[in-house]
Amino acid sequence: MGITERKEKQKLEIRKMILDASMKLFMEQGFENVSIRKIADLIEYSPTTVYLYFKDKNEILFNLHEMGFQKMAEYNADLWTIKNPLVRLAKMGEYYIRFGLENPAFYELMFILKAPMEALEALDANCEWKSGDLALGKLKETIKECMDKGLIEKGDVDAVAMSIWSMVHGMVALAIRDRFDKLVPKDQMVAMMQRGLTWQLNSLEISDNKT
Amino acid sequence: MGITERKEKQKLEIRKMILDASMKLFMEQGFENVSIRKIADLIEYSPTTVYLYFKDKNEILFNLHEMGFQKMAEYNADLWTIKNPLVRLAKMGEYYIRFGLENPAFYELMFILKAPMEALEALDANCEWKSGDLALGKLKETIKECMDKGLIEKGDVDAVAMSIWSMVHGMVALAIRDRFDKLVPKDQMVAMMQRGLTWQLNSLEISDNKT
DNA sequence: CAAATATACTTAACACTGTTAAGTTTCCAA
DNA sequence: TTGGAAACTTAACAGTGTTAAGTATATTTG
Repeated sequence: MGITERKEKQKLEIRKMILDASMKLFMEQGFENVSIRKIADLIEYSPTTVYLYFKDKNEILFNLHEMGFQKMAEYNADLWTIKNPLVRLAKMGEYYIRFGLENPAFYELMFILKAPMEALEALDANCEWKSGDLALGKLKETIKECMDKGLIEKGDVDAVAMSIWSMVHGMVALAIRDRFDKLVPKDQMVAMMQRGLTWQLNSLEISDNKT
Repeated sequence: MGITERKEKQKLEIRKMILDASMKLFMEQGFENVSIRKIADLIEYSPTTVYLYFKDKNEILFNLHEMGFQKMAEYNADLWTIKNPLVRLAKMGEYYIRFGLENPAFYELMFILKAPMEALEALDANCEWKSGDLALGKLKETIKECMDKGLIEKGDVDAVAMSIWSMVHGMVALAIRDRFDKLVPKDQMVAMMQRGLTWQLNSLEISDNKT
């Protein structure tokens, strides 16, 4: 049936138009600026049409959030060429922070806003957060490698991954939500974050002159 | 001038009524539920009257945010009875996480939402974030004590404080914004956070059989 | 004491938001 | 050509923060 097939394609095209328009608005002025009416204006349809292609706004934000993970992957492209897992771990943290500070709007969508998670929940209560799981998996892998090679203290990989992720997330989240502004000079912020991260990872390291 | 004095008091009373009403709405259903119209309904004034006592909604949220810091201080009441700074540091983290998870609405106001910081900025671009500064100061003090007593590796106190605060903030923030839900079983979450924190602090510790 | 002023408060509106029920147009198949 | 499904729109609901303009109520001044 060639006709229904073409129709399917057209449906996907409008879906893409909506996402493109959302992304445009999103990139221009952050997610606060992504409204159904503005999307509709951009694609030159009525606001209600948007609801024929997406259940609600959360679903649109969820799709943008996925694109954020793609962009993040680009930052990590050369990560797996690093063979030393401890060096890789440090770079992971550095890249994570850099991504967050350079793409605050994406970062909020991926790790701060409730909306995308609500969309995920709405899809299916027992479903997975694929993007998050994938990213965390790579962190765990690296940490396990560090432990196996005796580079850091052995321990619960899940718990350690959680704490390291939390540290870099905490830094980015506090920074982009202006909690460091009044406490740390702005021009020293990134350097200080880097210093804190390095200090922590250094302390984790089991150096030769220890034990 | 007894009359103007009484008037001043009355003005403060209405201010308090507004804040009480805000707090009531806030405690009942989170900050999303705090709207000018609902506050006005509760105090039985028109919505515009609220604007005679507060510049805007941000200013109201800023005041609630301050109350959050007071509540947080209660959690830390017995902290300074702990003489060992490293033990105190661990407890600080534990209490911080507990406060955040038990008071997510307050936590969002204090460390996640932009609104209170915007109110602060609106007041005066060069002003301080008193509450945050005070809390961070206590963390720095404890870290400095740890370094001075040779309990942890010496380093930039500001950077280390930042990284430790970031870690516990990261945990709480990811938890209350549902980023752990799909990755960690809910009943194990708190235990895992605690485990991660302990592992990190243990790694920081310069134990006798090291160096 | 009456008029003018200052204070306190309200009404009505603006410009938005997400979302939905109901109605219309368009297109395809019988 | 007509019936029905699919695609799309209009209009509305219920809410948001915020403000200009108007109205009472006190207080101060002539």
